[in-house]
Parts: sequence; structure tokens; C-alpha cells
Amino acid sequence: MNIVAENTESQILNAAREVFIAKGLDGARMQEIADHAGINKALLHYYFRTKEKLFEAVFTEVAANLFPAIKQVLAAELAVKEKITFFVKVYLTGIRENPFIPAFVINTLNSNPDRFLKHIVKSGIDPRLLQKQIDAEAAQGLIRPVKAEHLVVNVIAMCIFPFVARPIVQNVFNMSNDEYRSYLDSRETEIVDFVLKSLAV
Amino acid sequence: MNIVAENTESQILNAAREVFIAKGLDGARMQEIADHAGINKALLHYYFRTKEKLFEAVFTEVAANLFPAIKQVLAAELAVKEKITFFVKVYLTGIRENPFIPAFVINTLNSNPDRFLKHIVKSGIDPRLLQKQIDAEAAQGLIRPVKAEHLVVNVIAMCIFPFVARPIVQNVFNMSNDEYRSYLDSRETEIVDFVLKSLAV
DNA sequence: TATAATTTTGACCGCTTGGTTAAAACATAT
DNA sequence: ATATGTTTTAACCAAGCGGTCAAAATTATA
Repeated sequence: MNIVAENTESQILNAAREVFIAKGLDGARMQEIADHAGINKALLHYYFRTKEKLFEAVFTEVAANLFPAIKQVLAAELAVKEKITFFVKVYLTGIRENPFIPAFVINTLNSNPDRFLKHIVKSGIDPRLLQKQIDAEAAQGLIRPVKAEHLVVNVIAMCIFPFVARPIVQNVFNMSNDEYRSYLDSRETEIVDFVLKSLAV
Repeated sequence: MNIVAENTESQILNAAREVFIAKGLDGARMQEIADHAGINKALLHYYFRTKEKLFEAVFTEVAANLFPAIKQVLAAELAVKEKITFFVKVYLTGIRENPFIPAFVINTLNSNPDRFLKHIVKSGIDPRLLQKQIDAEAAQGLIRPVKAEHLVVNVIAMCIFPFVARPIVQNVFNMSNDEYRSYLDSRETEIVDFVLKSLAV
């Protein structure tokens, strides 16, 4: 998501992404995006015609960066336990760089599920391969047998939740901002421990 | 959240809740809420003055129903493992009745964290009590020692995620609506198994 | 039943919004 | 230098929005 603004179009996209993530589709204002990009409002429409199309462009870009890292890790030549360790590290690093993207995606997802399905017809992730690997390792007695659709959801859920529900968690557990930061850091080993222990035979 | 619409005020609140949950604060229209409640738009302002105040009323109501069940389970006289089993059951049942509330809360939370903190200054949940119980049972060798702030977040995350990210999960794992429903059902035992196994000494 | 208080309504208002347009500024080619 | 195409702008517009208001309908009070 580190795109340099060399031309006007990417300048607009960058500004739009920031505003849309902060305010959502309905809350964002074309004028604010224009200001943020340092250009005239009419220029937004010149490049992207409508607010809706601009949002789609932003969302497509964001969604495109959602799966590749996951896919890459899942396809790596690693045992399941190592895959999980690696995955949590990569995934948490990614979220820490853009901590508001998960909430943005969830919001967009639920206010307009069709838009999502239209753009992400194929995630490129094939859970059946992971399932096969799990079954094979379970047969060898390396891990207990689990269903991939539960394991994957569990791991991702534990990674994402502290970011999308930060105000609640931070409040319930009475943490300062600094404490929450180190809490987020500590979760990497915690999640890995938690999952690996649960996979023990 | 099963409130009978005996008077106009609760009629409005019910209609507003539905519309706000479906469209969010910015996406909702006062006219739509009025139509939905079967009344004039001016009446909304007569009862709640502004859109913002109406939203606050709705959100306060929703948030008020967020913690009591959790609190009750946590305070029950049960061992940690039984508490978790009970909690997941209660929590998933609650979400299944109002599957869009988690996403609504997450959205509201992130678009205006202050609003949340203003209304939920105290959740009524004291994690220190749970921590004490965990420590005690760990000392007895019943479970391995864990930090409450990780355990609680992990469990809630696994419960909520399939609801807030349903389109993604359903798509990635290629499930029909019926399949997803039974997937959601199957998660109860899956989550409990997963957590209890991970707590084994 | 007459009067006062409350609830509900239709019509209206000003402002903000996404979007348009014609012209200016700029770049490119001949 | 001139003409042509492209990028950028200021000014403008219609529609939709939250919100207001005075009057009508309903209910409570005497």
C-alpha cells in the first residue's frame, strides 16, 4: 500500500483511500478528497467520473492487497505449525502498517456485500490444499486433525479483532495507548502459542 | 433486543435501529426511518430533535445489551473451562439473533471512537476476577496459565469473525447459504474444543 | 362541553452535496 | 508561431438533505 504519488491519478487515489477509510463511503466528501489531494474537485470527476467509481477503484486496490500475502504463506513449503507461525507474523505486520483497513473492509463488506463479491470473485486461496496438508500431518501424528475452514478463520479472527475493536478492548482492560501497543505486540507469540497448543495431538 | 412497539417513541427507536444498522449513521436517511416507522418525518425531530441524538439513543440501547450476558457468564460459579463452554454458547446464540450488530458496533466504533467511550465508560466487566480464577486453577494444575486479556479476546474474536466477515469466508470456502448456516452452527463445538485443547496443561 | 395541552402532519427552508460546463492553462505536434 | 489535444480550474446547478413551523388532529383537563 506504499504507492508514490507520481501522477495526478495516484495522488487522487491515495487521498481518496485515506478519506474513505477514515469516513466510509457515505461519510466521505468529494471536496475533502480534493482538498486532501491538493486539486480541484472537478478534477476528481474528470478522472473517476463519480464518487461511486472512485470508491470502487480505491476498494479494488485495497482488496487486491488483502490476499496475496496470505496466499503466499499458505503456499510455502512449510509444515502446518510453521506455516501458522509464519502466517501470524506476516499478517500482524501487515495489519500494523494499515491498522484501519480491516474495519474498512468489514464496513464496506456489510453495507454492500455485492460490491465485494463482484471484485473478489477469486481470492486465489485454495483451502483444499491446506486441508490435504493438515490431513497428511494428522495421519503422521504431527498434529490433531482439524478442519481448515475453522483453523484459518480462528487464526485470522484472533489477529484482526484487537484492531477492529480496539476502543472496546482497550477500555475493558484499562490500557493506556502505550500499553495497548505492547499488548498488540505481545499477541503475536500469544496467538501462535494458543494455536499450536490447540493443535497438539 | 425484542422490543414491542407500544408507543411512538419505541416505534421510532425500532425503525431507527434497523435502518442505522443496515446503512450506518451517514448512510441512513431520516425520511427512510420515518417511512419505516410509519410516521411523519417531523415527528422524528419532535421526539429526538436531531439525527445525531436519535443515533445516540439507538447506539446506547444496542451497547447496553452488549455486555450484560458476558458479565453474567463471567460471574457465574463455574470453572474456567465450563465458563468458556457456557460463554461461547450464550454469546453465539445472542449473535445469531442479531447477526449484524457486531459489524454495526465495529463500524460505529471506528468512525467515532469517542461516542463509544462516552456511553460505555464502564462495561461492568472486571477481567481481574477472571485472571485470579485462571491463576488459581493453573496453580491447581487444571489449566495452563494464560493471560485473561488474551483468552477473552481470542474467544470473542473467534465467535464474532464469521459474522462480520461472512461474505469473505463464505466466498473463500465456497459455501452456499445453507452450508454457511451449518458452518456457523458447527463453530460452537469447534471453538470450545479449540480453546479447551489450548488450555490443557 | 369548552379549554388547554399534547401529538401529528404537510409544506417549507437553507444548506450541502455530487456532478456539470465552459473556459483557461498547459503540453504537444506541425 | 500556430493549431490541436489534454489537464486543470472557477463558477454554477439541481437534487437531496436535516431541520423548522404553523396549523390540524387528538387527547387530557376542568
